[in-house]
Amino acid sequence: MASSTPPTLTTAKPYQNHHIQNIQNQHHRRTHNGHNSLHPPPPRNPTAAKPPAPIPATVAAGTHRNPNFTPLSSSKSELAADFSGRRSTRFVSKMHFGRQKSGGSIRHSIVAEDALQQLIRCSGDDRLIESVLLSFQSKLCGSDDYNFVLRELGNRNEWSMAIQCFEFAVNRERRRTEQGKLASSVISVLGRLGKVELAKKVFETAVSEGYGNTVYAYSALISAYAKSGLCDDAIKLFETMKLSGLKPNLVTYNALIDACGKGGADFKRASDIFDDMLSNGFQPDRITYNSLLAVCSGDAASSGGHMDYAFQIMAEMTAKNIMPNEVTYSTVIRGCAKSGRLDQALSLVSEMKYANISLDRVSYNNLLAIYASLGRFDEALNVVKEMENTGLKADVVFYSEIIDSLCKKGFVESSALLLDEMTKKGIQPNVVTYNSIINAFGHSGEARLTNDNKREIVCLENGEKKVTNRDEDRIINVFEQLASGKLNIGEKGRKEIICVLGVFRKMHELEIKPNVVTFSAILNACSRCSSFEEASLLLEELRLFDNQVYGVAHGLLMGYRENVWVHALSLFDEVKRMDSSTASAFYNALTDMLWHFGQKRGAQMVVLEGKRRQVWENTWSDSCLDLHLMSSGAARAMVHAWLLNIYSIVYEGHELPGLLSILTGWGKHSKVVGDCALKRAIETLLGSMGSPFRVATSNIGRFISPGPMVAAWMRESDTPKLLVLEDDRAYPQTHPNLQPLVL
DNA sequence: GTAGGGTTAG
Repeated sequence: MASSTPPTLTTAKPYQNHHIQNIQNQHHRRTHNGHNSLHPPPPRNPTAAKPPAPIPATVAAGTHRNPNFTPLSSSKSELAADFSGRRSTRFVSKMHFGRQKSGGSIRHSIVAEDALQQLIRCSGDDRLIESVLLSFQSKLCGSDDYNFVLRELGNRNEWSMAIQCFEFAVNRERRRTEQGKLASSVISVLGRLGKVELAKKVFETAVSEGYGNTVYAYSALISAYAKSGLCDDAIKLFETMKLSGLKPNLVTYNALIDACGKGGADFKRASDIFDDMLSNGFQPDRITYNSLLAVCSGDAASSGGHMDYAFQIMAEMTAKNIMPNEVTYSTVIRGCAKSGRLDQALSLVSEMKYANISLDRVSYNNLLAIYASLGRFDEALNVVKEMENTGLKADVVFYSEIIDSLCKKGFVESSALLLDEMTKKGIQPNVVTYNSIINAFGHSGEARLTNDNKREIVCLENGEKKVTNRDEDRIINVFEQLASGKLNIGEKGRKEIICVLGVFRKMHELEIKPNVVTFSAILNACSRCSSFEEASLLLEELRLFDNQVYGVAHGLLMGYRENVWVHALSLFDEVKRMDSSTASAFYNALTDMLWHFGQKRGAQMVVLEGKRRQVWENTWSDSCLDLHLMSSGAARAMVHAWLLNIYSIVYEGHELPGLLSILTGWGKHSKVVGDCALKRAIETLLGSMGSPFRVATSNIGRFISPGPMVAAWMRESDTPKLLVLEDDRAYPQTHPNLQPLVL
C-alpha cells in the first residue's frame, strides 16, 4: 500500500518554478484522493464516502489553468531535488539578484544563448543533449561560448548537463589553453553547486590529461573546497600547487582566505595566509579584505573577540583607500548581530547610509533581522517600505521573517494580518510562512485571532452556514462542530484551534503544498494539546495532507503498532532521504506526540528505529548515552531503552564500565540558549526510578554513575519493571508473525 | 578562477 504511494515528504523550496509547483499540486491531489489510506476513518456523513475525498476546488481547478500539465512520470529528477536536503535559498537567490559579472563586455555569441535554450529543454535526456550539442558544434565560438553555457547551466542546477557539455567541448578542442579554460569553468560551476567531489574528479582528469596544471584550475578547486567548507583540503591543495611549481596569484590567495571563513578556521590561520600573501608581494584588494572580515564575522565571532579585529581591518582598508562597499558592511553588520551587538550593527547601517552606500537586498535583510530580533516590528515593516521605495521588491522571505518573529513573540494575530497583507500585495506566502504560524499553535498564552477568524466564529456561532460548493468539506465540518460546542475542548483551545484551522484552510485555498516541516509542526502542535480530541482535529488536517504520515502517526497513537509498523518503516525510508536535522526533527516530533499521549512503547520503537538509522548521529555505547539532539519525549524513551540494554549486560553476568554517563547538553541546541528543558526532564525521570545517576560537577549537562552502583540498582527487584515501557492503548497483534520489539 | 544575507521544525 504505502510502497505504491509516490514520495510525499518534501522540503520543497520557495524558489521552485511553476513547472515543479504544478507537478507537486498534481501529486498533492493524488494524495488527497487517498487510495493508500492506512486507516480510513469512518465517513462523517454519507456524502463523505463518495470518492473523491475532499479536494479544495481551487486545487482541482488547476488542471484548467494549465492544460500542458507535465506527467508525474517525467518529473523524477525535479522531485528528487526535494530530497536533496539543501536548505538555504542563498545560492539560488544570488543567481537572480546577485551582482552582475564585472568586466562588462559580453563575450559569448548569440548562438550560445540559443544553444542554451535548446539544451535546457532536453534536461534529463543525455542523447537529446548530445544531438543538440552536435547541431551547434560548428556554430559555437570556442571556450567563451561554452563557458557561458556552462555557467548558465550551473545557474539552473543542471550540473550533470554541464559535465556532459564540458566533456563534449574538451574532447573536440585541441588547444591546451582552451581546454584549461573549460576545465576551470566547469570546476567553478560544480563548486558553486556544492559538487566538490565531481569538481575534484574533473580537476584530476584535467591534470592527468595535461591541461589542468594551471593557476586557474587550482584556484577554482580551492574555491570549490571553500564553498563546501573544506578549509583543510583547500590549504592542502594550495601547498600541492606550490610544490608543482605554480605561483599562486591574488585570486588564489583570496579564495584561500575565503576558505578559512567558510570552513570555520580561526582568525589566526586566515591572518597567517594574509601575511604570507603580503610577503610574496601581493597587495590585498577589497575582496581580500572582505574575505578576511568574513573570517572575523564567522562562528568564532559569536563567542566574542574577533569583531574588534573586524573594525581594525575596516580602518586599515579606509587608510589604504580601499573603500568599504555594501559587501564589507553587510559582513561586519552580520558579525555584530551574531555576537549580540545589535546597537553597533544598527549604527553601522547608519554609517553605511552616511557614506552613500546604497543598501541592497542583503543589507535590507540584515536590517530586517536586527529589528525583528529586537522586537521592533514597526521598524521592520518600515524596512520593507524603504526597500520598496529604493526600487527593490520585498519577497516572500522578507515577509516570512517578520511573520515568524511575530509568531515567536506571541503575536499570532498580527502575523496572520501580515499574511493577509502580503497576499493582497501579490506576494504569495509559501509553506515556510505557514509553518511558522502552525508552529505558534499552543505556544501563545491566549488565543489571538485574526479578524477573519473572528468573523468566522461569529458566523458559525450564529448558525450561518458558509456557502461552499463541496458538502463534504471536512474543514468546514470541523468548524461547525467547534461552533456548536459538541467537542470537548475548552474555550481557549477552541478559539485557538479555529485560528489554526483557518490557517490550514488558506493553505488549501492557495494550493500550498505542505512538507515534512509542516508534518513535524502538526505533530508538535498535537503534543501541546491538552485533550485527545483537540489533537485529533489536528491529525485530521494531517490526514487531508498526507495519508501515509497520518496513517503511521494515527496508528501508533491508537496502539495498532504491529499493523502499522511496516508502513512506519517505509515512511522512515523516505525521511532517511532528508538531511539529518530535518529527519531528527521529524522523529522528535512523532515521538513526543506518542509520549505525550501515553504511547510510550510506540515512542520507544520510533526512537530505536531512528537510532538504528543513525538519525541522531551518535547516541549510545555501553558507557555513554548522548541525548543532546533529542526532544524530551525521544530522550526519555531512549533512556529506558539504553537502561534496558545495560540491564541485559548485568543480567548476562558481564561487568559494566567503571563510569556510565548520560549527556543531555545544557541547552546549547535549544532555541533559547541555556534552556535546559531536556536536562530537567531527564533528571526527573532518573530520579523517579531511583537510579544512582547524578549531575556531574564538571559538566552540568551530564549525569554520571559508577558502574557498580548501576549494577546494584539493576539487581533490585523493582528495577526491571520500572524500565519496561507500555502503551496506554494497545491492541492484540493481528499479525502473529511479526516479532515483538526486541531490544 | 576570488568577497556578504535570508524565513519554518531543532
